[in-house]
Amino acid sequence: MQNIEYLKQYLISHEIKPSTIRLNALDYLLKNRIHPTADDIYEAVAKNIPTLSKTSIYNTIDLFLEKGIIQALDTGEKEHRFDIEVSTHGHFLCRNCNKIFDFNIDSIKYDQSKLDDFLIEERKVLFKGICKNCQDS
Amino acid sequence: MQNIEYLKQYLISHEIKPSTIRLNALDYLLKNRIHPTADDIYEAVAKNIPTLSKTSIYNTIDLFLEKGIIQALDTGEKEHRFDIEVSTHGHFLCRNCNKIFDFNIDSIKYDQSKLDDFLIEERKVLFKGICKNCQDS
DNA sequence: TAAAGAACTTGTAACCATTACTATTTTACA
DNA sequence: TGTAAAATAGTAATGGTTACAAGTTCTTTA
Repeated sequence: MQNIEYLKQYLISHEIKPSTIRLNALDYLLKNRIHPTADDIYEAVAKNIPTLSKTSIYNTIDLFLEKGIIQALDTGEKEHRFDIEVSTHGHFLCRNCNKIFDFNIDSIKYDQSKLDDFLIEERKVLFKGICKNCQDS
Repeated sequence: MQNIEYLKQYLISHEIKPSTIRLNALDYLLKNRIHPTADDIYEAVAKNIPTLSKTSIYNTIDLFLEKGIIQALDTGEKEHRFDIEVSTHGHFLCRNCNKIFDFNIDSIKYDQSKLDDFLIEERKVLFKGICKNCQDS
């Protein structure tokens, strides 16, 4: 884990008190942008903190969600996946390798009249299919 | 349940053999476009078929999904919800009343280069927020 | 510096939608 | 009508997540 000061500031600037678990989880999320599951995060952080409990990871995830430094993805798989990139962007889930690929969304043109006076707080775009790699092999 | 012949043909034309449960489930889905959960469907169909088991509803849903007459929605709620409307369209989930509203999507402009040579089979768009009704009250 | 309270972490048990499995019933068809 | 296949029911298991209680660490303040 490097740049501990950076990680600390990252958390503090989002009103999260730094703790060993939180710093480790953040470090993992920043360096492994694979949209990991809670278990992925647990396994990774447990390497540095052998006493780590699953509950602490769920607590950490809940806190990160609440403070807005990660977003949750519901892909139809049974586990949630999490993304340290919180800006609005699209996700492509490969049905074969289960990898998720990010892509930028410029605009969504939709029938605004149907959502007239609706307060839209979140926009999620999920594509599913087969990624280039999996088609080639 | 009316138009049994229509419902039968609906199923048969999608390679689904009509059975009492399937006809009842289809009837419910066509008449109640509320994006119901498996339990919603179970409760509704059980009124007509008291011996109905939950498993049969899950079997029916799986079959309907496989044959493409419904689509599954993953909204972040723990239960899946299902939509008899399978054309590509957007869903708005109200965080307050949990109702889902459909809206038409004309186009999504995104960075195609990121998905170059990807096979896109499914496009899901989910907005979350507060619906008009819930804002008013 | 120490006590007290708050925050954090752990471990276990419970939750609950869904799936697996097996047995039973119904349907299709020769 | 008999037999195989399909459909249905009922129960148990699965597994990600949450609830809860107890223990530990940190922070504050006298």
